[in-house]
Amino acid sequence: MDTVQLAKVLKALSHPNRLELFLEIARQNEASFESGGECFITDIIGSLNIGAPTISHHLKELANAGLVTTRRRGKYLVAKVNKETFERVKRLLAMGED
Amino acid sequence: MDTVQLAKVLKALSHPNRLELFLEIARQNEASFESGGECFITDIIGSLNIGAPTISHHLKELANAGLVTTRRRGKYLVAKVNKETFERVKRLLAMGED
DNA sequence: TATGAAATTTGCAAAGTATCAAACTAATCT
DNA sequence: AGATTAGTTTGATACTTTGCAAATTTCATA
Repeated sequence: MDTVQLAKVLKALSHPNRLELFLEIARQNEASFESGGECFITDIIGSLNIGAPTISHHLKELANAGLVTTRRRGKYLVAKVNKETFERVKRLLAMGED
Repeated sequence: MDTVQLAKVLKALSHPNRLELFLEIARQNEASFESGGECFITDIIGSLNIGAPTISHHLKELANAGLVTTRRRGKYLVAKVNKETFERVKRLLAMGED
């Protein structure tokens, strides 16, 4: 991953609402064995106070940066963190250490 | 550091030129015992291809996010990574993983 | 002190972003 | 089928961002 790509990913995380959205997805992914590690977007729409269109837009940006994947699960949309991308970003930021 | 603050820092790193600038400062900080771990901005101005005013502006944004500190060293400006902020960001992104 | 080099400030243009309302599509439920 | 719920698309508006050119400041040194 080069600098341009890394910047793109960081940009996706650079807006408070979008970062919150991502972190919430990540939290659900870790925590919820009940829901099979999947994060239901519907639940998030309630907790962030921005409208559904804006959430939709932000989600698309996260997906576009390769940070999350989404798929329909019946009536609902679920999201999952793309660990490969996220790990790579963390590794790049860690730089010289190790 | 809360989400808003974290977003602010990530935003500072979210533009390719600004990220490059930061990474270059970080690299110099690690590598150069010759120059006392200090990064001379003058040298960077040559290697990035944007003008001095824009560099100045970007540098201020990095400083404003708490990612670097700068000070004049005679005729030149030198920059240093603020490790405290940077470490905190990495820790926050690392989340559950230790 | 006058000249020059390094960096900053200001003002501006072009491009990009966040958000919403309204209209739409997709899936479910009665 | 008709009504309902979840999410998307479109179009608009207000705001932010990047970058440059020109003018200015700061410092060093001839």
